[in-house]
Amino acid sequence: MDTGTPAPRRRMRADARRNYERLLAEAAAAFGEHGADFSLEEIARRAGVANGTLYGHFPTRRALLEALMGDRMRTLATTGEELLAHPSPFDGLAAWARAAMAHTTLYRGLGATLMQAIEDETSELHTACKAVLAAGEGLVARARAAGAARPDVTAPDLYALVNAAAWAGEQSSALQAERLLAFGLDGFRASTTGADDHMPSQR
Amino acid sequence: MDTGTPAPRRRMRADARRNYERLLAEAAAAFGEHGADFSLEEIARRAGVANGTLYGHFPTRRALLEALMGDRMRTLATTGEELLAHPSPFDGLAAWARAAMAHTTLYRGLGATLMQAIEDETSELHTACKAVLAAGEGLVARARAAGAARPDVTAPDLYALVNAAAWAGEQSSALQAERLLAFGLDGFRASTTGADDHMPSQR
DNA sequence: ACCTGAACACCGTTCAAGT
DNA sequence: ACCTGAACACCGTTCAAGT
Repeated sequence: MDTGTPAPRRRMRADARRNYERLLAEAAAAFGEHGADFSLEEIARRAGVANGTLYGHFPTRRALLEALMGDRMRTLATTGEELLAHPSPFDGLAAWARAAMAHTTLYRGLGATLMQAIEDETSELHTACKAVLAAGEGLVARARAAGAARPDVTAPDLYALVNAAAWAGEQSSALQAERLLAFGLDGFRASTTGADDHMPSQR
Repeated sequence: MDTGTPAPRRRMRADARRNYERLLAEAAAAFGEHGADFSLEEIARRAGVANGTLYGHFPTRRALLEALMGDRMRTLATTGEELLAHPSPFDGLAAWARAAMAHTTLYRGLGATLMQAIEDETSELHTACKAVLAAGEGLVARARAAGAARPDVTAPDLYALVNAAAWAGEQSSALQAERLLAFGLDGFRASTTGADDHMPSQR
């Protein structure tokens, strides 16, 4: 049974639970309006709790983001697995990339956190990001195997493209983000001619 | 005669000029090591001047960046014009894109400022960025006209790609930046087959 | 078990007062 | 003409003291 709000991991005292949920609600509203870098102090203020109460529930900004977005990210990963059944390996990959970018666009400034969380094992978002990356990996591998994507395209390439395009969109326009994503995806496509260009080799 | 340091626009009192140059030197060092978001207060401290002295010379962070990078950006624009003589329109475009990305990589976190400066006419970096964009425009137009680039590729697309790839590199690795740029540029290439894909239409 | 609020060490920006 | 340094309004994070 899904309550709609992400549940804290264990039973909490009634007042604690109430504070936890008010903090989440205010954070969602504030991040949505002002971006993921919005002042945590101000969020606590709006939730009507003291400074330290926020840190008690969410020791870092990333922990707060994980509580807000963890489920959504796992859903994105599931969507990726489902798209493995898409009739066209490349179109399935492209459709998922667009969904992933829409996810990054949820809060302004999210891209940097999501990019760093992949490498940073101490990040509370690390596990969720890894799941998303793994879903991308499946789609990329399938497109490569089908000869639809270049043999050297990797999941980190896809992940970076999605977040970078989302970032560019934040600086200029949502349309620019879509265009950049489309160009990048087209660069992932296996060339029908045999003419390869100079791609820096893989990590 | 080039003195090596960017010259302030008018004659200054000797002490003012000395402060101006110490501030520039400390800013260059600090931005180089810690990124373009480094504390201005700390830069003033390191330069041995008071807080307000920095603001007297450079009313905004962007003004400081312009003093540090304006010349470099105009040089980049010139390089772009020279590359119009490159035998291959597409390779000339690609070479310039790589040079532009190297420029963005000068200080961490520069990409956002450079992206915003294009749209923000009040930015002290606006003029310099416009010159860079115009150089890109020339190269893109030539590649389009030669049938080497897709007919719908624009200078803003190129500008966004360069900065977004540089941004991605800052979050993960320089190699990832190069790869993203290469994929994006390949997406700019006119497809040898007639098969067009769904590109969101232009601004 | 959880909450409070002060404490600490920072920011960017402005501006009166000096020389 | 330029510089100083205090003033103002903010941050994130920690932690002793309370209930």
